[in-house]
Amino acid sequence: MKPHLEDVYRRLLEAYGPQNWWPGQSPFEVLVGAVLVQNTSWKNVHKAIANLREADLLEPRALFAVPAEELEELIRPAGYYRVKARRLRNLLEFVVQRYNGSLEAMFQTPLHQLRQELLSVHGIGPETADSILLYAGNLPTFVVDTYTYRVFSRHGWAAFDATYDDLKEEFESGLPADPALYNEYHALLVRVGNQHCRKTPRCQGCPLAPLLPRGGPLEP
DNA sequence: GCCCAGGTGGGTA
DNA sequence: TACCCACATGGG
Repeated sequence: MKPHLEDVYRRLLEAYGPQNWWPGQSPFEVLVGAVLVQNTSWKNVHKAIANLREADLLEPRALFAVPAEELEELIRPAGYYRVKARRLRNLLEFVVQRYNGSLEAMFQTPLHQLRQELLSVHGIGPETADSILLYAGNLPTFVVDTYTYRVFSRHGWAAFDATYDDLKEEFESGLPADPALYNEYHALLVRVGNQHCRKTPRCQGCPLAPLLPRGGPLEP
């Protein structure tokens, strides 16, 4: 039996409290972070962002003007620095050329259209695109990630072969289109995933454990 | 030393 | 479609 999405959310929020992801930062800083954090811990990304801030480069045109090799060195602590420098520059080129370097202008674009545009940038996949839309643009698009998939499939609430878009649709059709809710929900799923999903014995003390099917977590 | 982290794109069958 | 792989630094 599938619990209501609100019930899962309530349990996580009661257990952990608000996660306050990406608080007090500029939308551009969030956008940069969304690329740098790909398959990487936030701690590493923070060092890279600090380098960019130190160099006064947290602005689209300024950062795009930085030579590729220099950008690589600045973001090196975030890992995959050559790939990410390329991806970041692709995104900056898009923002500068399509929106004249204005994120404010960019986020005026209708959500679905902008999402498609972001996905067409090489190196921007669904999670990065949705993170930018939600956390930088405050637009109501749900961010799915490996933890969302892991938590929901192991509880039997999603098929093991569910796609990104399957899960995204599941959340968006089952919840009010509220950016603040999507923001917190995603952050809480990452939190519970980090804290419990790869520990053994699994699910000990997990706030979602009471919702597990009999026999414990499912495996593919 | 080993495993993993808030993914994405390319290659092969 | 379904896998498999490269990409890289830093923390537990």
